[in-house]
Amino acid sequence: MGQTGSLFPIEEEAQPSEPLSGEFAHVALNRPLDCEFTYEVPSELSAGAVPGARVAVQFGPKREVGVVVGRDTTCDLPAAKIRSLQAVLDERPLLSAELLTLTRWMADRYACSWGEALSAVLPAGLKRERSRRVIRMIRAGEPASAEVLKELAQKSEKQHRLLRTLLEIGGSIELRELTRRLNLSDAPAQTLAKKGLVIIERVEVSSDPLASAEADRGRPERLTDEQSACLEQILPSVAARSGQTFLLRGVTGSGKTEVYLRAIEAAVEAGQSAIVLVPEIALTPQTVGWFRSRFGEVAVLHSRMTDAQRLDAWLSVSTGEVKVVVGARSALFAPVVDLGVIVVDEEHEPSFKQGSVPRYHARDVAVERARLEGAVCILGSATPSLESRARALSGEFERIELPKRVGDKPMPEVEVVDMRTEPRTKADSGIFSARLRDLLGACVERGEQAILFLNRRGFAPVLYCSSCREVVRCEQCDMSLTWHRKIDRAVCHSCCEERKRPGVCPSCTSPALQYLGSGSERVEQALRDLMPSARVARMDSDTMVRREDYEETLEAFGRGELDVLVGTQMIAKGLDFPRVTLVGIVSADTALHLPDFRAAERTFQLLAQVAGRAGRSDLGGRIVVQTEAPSHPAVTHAAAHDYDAFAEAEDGVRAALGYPPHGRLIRVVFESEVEQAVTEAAASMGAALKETLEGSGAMVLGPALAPFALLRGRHRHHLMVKLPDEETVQRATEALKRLAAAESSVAVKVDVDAVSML
DNA sequence: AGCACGCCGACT
DNA sequence: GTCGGCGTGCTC
Repeated sequence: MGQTGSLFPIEEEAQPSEPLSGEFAHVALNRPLDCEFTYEVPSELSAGAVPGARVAVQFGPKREVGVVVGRDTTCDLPAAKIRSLQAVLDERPLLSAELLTLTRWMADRYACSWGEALSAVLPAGLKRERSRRVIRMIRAGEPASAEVLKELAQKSEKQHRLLRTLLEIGGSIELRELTRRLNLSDAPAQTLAKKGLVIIERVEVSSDPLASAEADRGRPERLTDEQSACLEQILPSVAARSGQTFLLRGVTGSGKTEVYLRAIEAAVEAGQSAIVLVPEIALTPQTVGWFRSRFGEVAVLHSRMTDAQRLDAWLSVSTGEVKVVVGARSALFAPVVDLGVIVVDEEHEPSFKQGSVPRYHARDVAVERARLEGAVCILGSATPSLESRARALSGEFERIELPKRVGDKPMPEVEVVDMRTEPRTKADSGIFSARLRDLLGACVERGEQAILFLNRRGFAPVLYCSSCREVVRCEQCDMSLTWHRKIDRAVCHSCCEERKRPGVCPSCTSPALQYLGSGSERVEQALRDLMPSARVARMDSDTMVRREDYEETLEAFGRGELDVLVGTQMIAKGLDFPRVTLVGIVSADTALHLPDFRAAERTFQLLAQVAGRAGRSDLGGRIVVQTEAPSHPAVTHAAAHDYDAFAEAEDGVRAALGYPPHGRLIRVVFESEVEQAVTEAAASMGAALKETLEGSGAMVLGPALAPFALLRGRHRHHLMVKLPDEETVQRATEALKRLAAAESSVAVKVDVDAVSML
């Protein structure tokens, strides 16, 4: 408005001096500061400091790596504030214009800064100026006497746990992996090293641990009619660079992988590249092998690689020398040249949502990246998320289906056993129903194999005092401790702290402590008692410490050296063993009653997935589902292999409550050691948010205690915000960004499109 | 988020 | 008298 200036001449004069002119670069830094920072570009760096290039800058007292996201010839900041770029770190910009656009979109969508979104894209080796090529390996040192161990158990829990784990492994393990698994810093390891009880060595590495993978599944000459029909829809879209997303629903064993492979083939033949995302847990040598055998050189990206390995893979992709990338969540950002196809396999998997900033959902970002770059995105699943299903029904995604198993194999028969009416036998703690016992015996007798699934680790999840009726809890997390029998310790599954098994009740000192419930360790024990001659192995994160343990056990099972595999989540996915004719789900109920609106969907998906492990050959298969909720829709529909019926029923529930896919959801968690600060911050932010969203149709639920109200000594409250449309989401996201930045006394985590309510 | 600068308790 | 606790406030 031209007139405004003349009406307020004083303000005009109060303006700071004229904007500076010169060469300036806007630099995004990996900080939760919702702005970019302007640096002066020295003339010798001018040619290199272009958008997408990494630069070194002085930021406050530190030198940091940032990414140039824009250039300008003027600058409004006072000259005294501006510093110069220190160096340009890449000969050519590492990030394409499309990846810059994509990360800007992520920052808006997931309420983070541009720099934080960019940090998800850059491999760790490029986030620092000097990339190290060494990792630290740790192993047990001088054989420690039982006395030393005992003393350690008394004096330092953490060191004791670490050393004990190392002794169990009996070899070397990467220090970072070990500390992550045990949820420790490396301080205890350093102390042990000083005492000479462990040895830490720096090792240079360059080899790819999945490199030796060989799993040739061959290129079938003929496709099934359904596979051909799918490809007839996908291939023209690839050629047309449509940016379209397909939702491919295919039951286990229906040949989804072959559809992916053919679509990728088409892209590669046209000189384009492809990215395949699989859940972290499914990223096995076998999976990688399928792609290697078809496309030769394939870059693999996953979290267990060292920084240097990841960097190598990343760079080999950016030159266009490698055209196919397979990896977990972050492989989505591989800087491939001319992206033609993105595959997201098992798109319903919650692990595609990143749990830390930027809290992005790889499936949703994949759809956006495909749209931006004119690539085709294929989302595959036997049990699509209700979100993707809704987008397909609305016509936003193309729906394609592989309804039948290859070779017309029938789906395995599922029997539901009502555990409420099952007589309890003392012998096996009521773990196995009579039906499951019979089938297990017969299965092993025939020389076939069985899988027993229970999604819970340890021996007994509850230590209960029958005298004062208290449950033994972790003081840090207010969670019931699980007794692990083999190591005879009580463990908190939330913070990993462990302690000596309390001989008496900690609150009333009564010796009447009972060990209630069962975890995988007890299932294994009960099975050995039931069938002493059967060869049994247990696979959970307690027994499978190293990647090799996992592979060795599976190989032994594959060679028929084991009869029954007992395990948790770890065995739910992807295992393909023809001799498995029986799958027993020891309890279908573990996830059913969690305080999460997706509990039913999770349970259905898990049952469908585990059931897919049986009957993969002509021997046929049978599933036994033990449950105390035999009429729950998640159970009945899974037993009938009826995804559509389940999805429709569940969608109705969501619609009635305004949960996704009927509107979107933002979860806000408040955390602090000071309970009062959390209560106050949650209340005031909840109120402010309600005010902002007044009349928009949004619903702010809470604040309420978060499901883990005390976690690692931090009190937690949360808000749940249901948002009916995009515009409201935008408003809420912006408001939350602002409010969270202003909150200093407690940690505020804003999770847009949260996938877990826990 | 870091990391500074800046005002009040337990130690030489 | 000092070392050090973590409360605000800024970073181009």
